[in-house]
Amino acid sequence: MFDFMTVAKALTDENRVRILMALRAREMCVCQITGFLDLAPSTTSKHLSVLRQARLIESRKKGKWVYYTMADLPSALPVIREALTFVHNALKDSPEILQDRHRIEAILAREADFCSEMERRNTPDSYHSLEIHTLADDNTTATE
Amino acid sequence: MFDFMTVAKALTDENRVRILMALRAREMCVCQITGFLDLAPSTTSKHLSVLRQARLIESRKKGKWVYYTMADLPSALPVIREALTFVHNALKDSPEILQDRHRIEAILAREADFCSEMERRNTPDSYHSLEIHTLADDNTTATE
DNA sequence: CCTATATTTCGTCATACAACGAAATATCGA
DNA sequence: TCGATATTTCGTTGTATGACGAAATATAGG
Repeated sequence: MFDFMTVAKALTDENRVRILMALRAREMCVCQITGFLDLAPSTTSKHLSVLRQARLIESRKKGKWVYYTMADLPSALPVIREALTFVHNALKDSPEILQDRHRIEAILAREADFCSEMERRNTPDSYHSLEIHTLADDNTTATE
Repeated sequence: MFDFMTVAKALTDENRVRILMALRAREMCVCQITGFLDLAPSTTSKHLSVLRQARLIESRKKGKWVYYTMADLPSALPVIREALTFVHNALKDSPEILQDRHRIEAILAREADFCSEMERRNTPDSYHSLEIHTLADDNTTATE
C-alpha cells in the first residue's frame, strides 16, 4: 500500500506527469526539463526528486549535468510498470503533451544551433540523444 | 489531461483507494463504507463524491440508502478502466486491503445477525448482495 | 405530521504541498 | 584558484485538501 500511495501521489501533479511523458522519448537534464516546463530550477528539481523517490525515474550524473530517464521497465517493480503504462495510455494523444513535444524540439534545436562543434562541449548532449528512444545504459557510449 | 488529473487526484487518498477495492467485490451503501473505514459519515460522503466526480464509481438511490458501485467497466472511459485495473493489480494482495475485507465481512454478518426477516426491511440489503461479484443493473431484481 | 435514520452540504481547522528565491554544493574551464 | 553554470537544499508563502461537527435534505414508518 505504501509503495502504491507513493506512486499515486507522484502522479497527482501535472508538471510531474509532463516530465514522465517527456522522459519516455529521451533522457533529459534538469535545465532542459526546466526549460520546457517553464518553472524555476528549484521547483523542477523538487518534482524530479519526488518522481525518483517513487522510483518512476532514475538519474545519472555526467559532468555538470544530471540526466533523468524513465525507470528501466524490465527491472522495475510491477507497480512502477503499471503506473507508467497507465500514464502513457491516458496521455499519449493529449494536446498538452503534444505541445510539450514541440517545446522540447525547439529547446533541443536551439541548443544545436548555438553550438559549434567546440562549443557543444558546454552544452547538454541531448541533441545527440535524439535517436535514443530505447533507453539503455549508455554511460559508456557518451560523447564526452 | 483534465480527465487524467481528476482520476489521478482521486487515487491519492488511502481511504478512497480502500473504497475502490471494497466496491470491486460488492456494492455498498454509505453507512457500510463509513463502518469499515471508521470515518465520520460526512468524510465518507465527501470521498465518495470525489470518486464519483472522477467517474470511478457510480451511485443509485434506494429508499433511505445510497448504494455505490464500481464504474461499469464495459461502458467506462478507457482512462477509468485503466485506473481501476492499475489500482486492483497494485493492491489486490496488500495486507491493508485483506484486513478491510475482514472488517466488511464482520459488518455484513452483524447486520444479518441482528435482523429477523421482518427487521431486515430496516437494514441495507448488502447481505443479500454477497453473491453479486459481477455488478450489473440490478435495480429491478432488488429484494425490496 | 412527526420522529428516526441516511446522506449531503457547509464551515472550520490543521496539515500537506507547489511555487519561488536565496544560499549551499558540485563541476568545468579559464 | 576563481568565476560561471548546473543542481540541490532550505525557508517562506499561498493554496489545496482531509478531518470533523453542525445543520440541511430526503425517506420510511408510526
